[in-house]
Amino acid sequence: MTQPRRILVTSALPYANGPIHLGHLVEYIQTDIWVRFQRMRGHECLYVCADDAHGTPIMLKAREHGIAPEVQIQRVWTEHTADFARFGIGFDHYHTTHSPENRHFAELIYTRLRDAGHIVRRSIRQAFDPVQQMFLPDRFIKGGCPRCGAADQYGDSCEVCGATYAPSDLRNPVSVLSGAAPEARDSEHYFFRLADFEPMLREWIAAGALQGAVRHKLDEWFEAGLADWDISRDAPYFGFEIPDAPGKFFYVWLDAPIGYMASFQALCERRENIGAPLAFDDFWAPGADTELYHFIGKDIAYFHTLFWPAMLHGAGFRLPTAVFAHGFLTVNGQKMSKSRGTFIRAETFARHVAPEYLRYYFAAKLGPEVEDIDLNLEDFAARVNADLVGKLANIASRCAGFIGKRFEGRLNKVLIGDEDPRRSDDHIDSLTSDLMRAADDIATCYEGRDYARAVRRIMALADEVNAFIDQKKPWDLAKDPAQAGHLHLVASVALNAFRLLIVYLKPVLPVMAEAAERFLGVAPLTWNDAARLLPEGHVIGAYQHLARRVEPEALSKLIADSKEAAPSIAAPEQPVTAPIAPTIGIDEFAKIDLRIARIVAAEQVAGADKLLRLQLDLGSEQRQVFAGIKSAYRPEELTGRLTVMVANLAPRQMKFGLSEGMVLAAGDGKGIFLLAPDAGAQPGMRVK
RNA sequence: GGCUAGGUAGCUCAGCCGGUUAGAGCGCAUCACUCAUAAUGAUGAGGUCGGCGGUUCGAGCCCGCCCCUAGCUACCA
Repeated sequence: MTQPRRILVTSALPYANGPIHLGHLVEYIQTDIWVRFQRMRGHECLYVCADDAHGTPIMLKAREHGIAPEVQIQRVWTEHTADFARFGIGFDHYHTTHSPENRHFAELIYTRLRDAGHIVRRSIRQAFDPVQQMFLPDRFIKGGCPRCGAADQYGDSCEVCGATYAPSDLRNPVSVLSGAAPEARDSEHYFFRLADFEPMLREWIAAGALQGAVRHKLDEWFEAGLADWDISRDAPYFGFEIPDAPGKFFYVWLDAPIGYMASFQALCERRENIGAPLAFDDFWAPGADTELYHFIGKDIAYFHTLFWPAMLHGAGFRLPTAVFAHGFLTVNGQKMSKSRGTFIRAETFARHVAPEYLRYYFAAKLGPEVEDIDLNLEDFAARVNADLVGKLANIASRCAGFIGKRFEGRLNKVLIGDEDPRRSDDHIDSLTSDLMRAADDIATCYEGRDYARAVRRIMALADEVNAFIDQKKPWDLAKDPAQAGHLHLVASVALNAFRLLIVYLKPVLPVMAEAAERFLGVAPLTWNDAARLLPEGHVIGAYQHLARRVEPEALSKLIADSKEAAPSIAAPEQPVTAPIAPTIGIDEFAKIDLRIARIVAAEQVAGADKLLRLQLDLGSEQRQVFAGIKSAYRPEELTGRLTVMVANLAPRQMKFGLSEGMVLAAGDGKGIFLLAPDAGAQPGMRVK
């Protein structure tokens, strides 16, 4: 392999006033697949993101809930990170823009731009709510459309006739917040002189950092002229106060992209603490030989291709290597709609359908260009069932039995080409080498974000494998003892082929790939594994289902739940998770010794209402623990599984015996959910 | 209104620089198979390539106009 690349990747920061929905996930899944692919290739690929936590809407939402904005954004952060985890989004760090690191970089960038003369001040006239004593963004003013007269339209555009206008043009405007008629007031604002950077931006764009469609859009913007960008907002505002301007705050869009740097800085600090230091400047200093990529939605191209590079450059940082924009998501051909039940939250989806399937479906549709993609739910089920269950998993399922039952799970040697002309035959040769030779093509597709092409290519190979099995008819070979060797070879060829397909799909389907690795009895697959086959005598495990069909009922329930959930999105009384406990230092946390434990025995405790007695294997020793999980688990389903325990908790004498620790479980009073480590963890391993 | 994309089989999408009878998967029909989670294989039906006009020996692809979808055109985030 060539020199490992050093790559930093970001996804756009989701806004901290609402839940993650399927529209968001297009981007995180697109990015995550790319990141996982790069890592499989042996490159250093860091992936950071954060919540975008500032701005008027968050301030007002917190006010509406009767809580501080800090509490509001902390709750949303918890929800967001849980949603990302559900969909396997593997951030190295997930931060928030309301953080000391972000304040530092926002102030640093601002002061550098100011000192270089790129900031100007001037007074502008804006709508002001005399009751709330604050300036109003356009969206917070409603009134009659000046063109068609439709009532109750927002201050920016009319949803009835499509006219766009200024809020001052509205007939009988009112503040959404107070209902009062807004007054026009003057206020001094700070502006960033974007036009100072036009030559540099043109040069950057010419260097090929952008997709064609985005470049066209930029040409249009250049032609219209680059206007000064208003980067300040008046108090009250939830954000960072501008250093030399009391009562003025950075507009949320100024500090949002800076969140990429803040998150990366936080990652550097974390890495310092675990003895694997990472240098901030390696990725942000001018002339850095590392790569920096931003994945974004097409709606925010303006910010990421004009303001952001200009800010970076003006403040003495490097420019992004490239910005990749994707299109929007429609559901069943239309914009996501709460009333149709197609405004689907990540959490709702994950409750009804395996998140990996969404990753697969998006991958099957995502190309390198800025195009909208449609989630057609019927097509989704048909595609997942046909491709993942009928084709892919079926290959393993239909061959594993032969190997397991007749050859003690051991594979035959598969030779290709002229390695052994006596044994191989044309079919075996061409199938295996087709599959191995596809690696570079598929890698090129992933690298160029043409996942749809990669998936088409991979599934065409899966078709070949199924056709191969049909031609070879292993079930016939199995009837003739004299054909045992041939049967062995055919099944081994098919299972090797399956392994290659899993390598190729692993960036898209990490969970299924892991299950397949377990089944195949192999270490985590990397891209280089496509260049070799499993050796003779390699032992595979017993086949367990790798993919379950998507049932139509699950989708109807998903829609129904999404309809129900819709009103509660705005409803303040929606239950939220318990507030986060006071901050502790790393040293305090380090006192808690968490270990992986295998439950070697679990049994009912005579006379106990809630307790089960668990015998835990810690590798070096065994412990008896009484756990209050009887309501949620039967002893037999616990035996053998791994969980996490507090190993240095003081023993406690209980009515039924001594409890020597505790197991960890999540719960909200309604259910109990025992923790489980990812595959690979061994009893006794420290959790930290 | 201006601009950027998209409109190809019932569904989801390919289609390189304009070049022969427009392709795939799913769905549908027929047949085969029974190793496999009713999963697989073979064959077949199915298209005015959004519409109209033009350029060209030749247009799904180039040009013009029109229709439809999404987005940008906001000091929304």
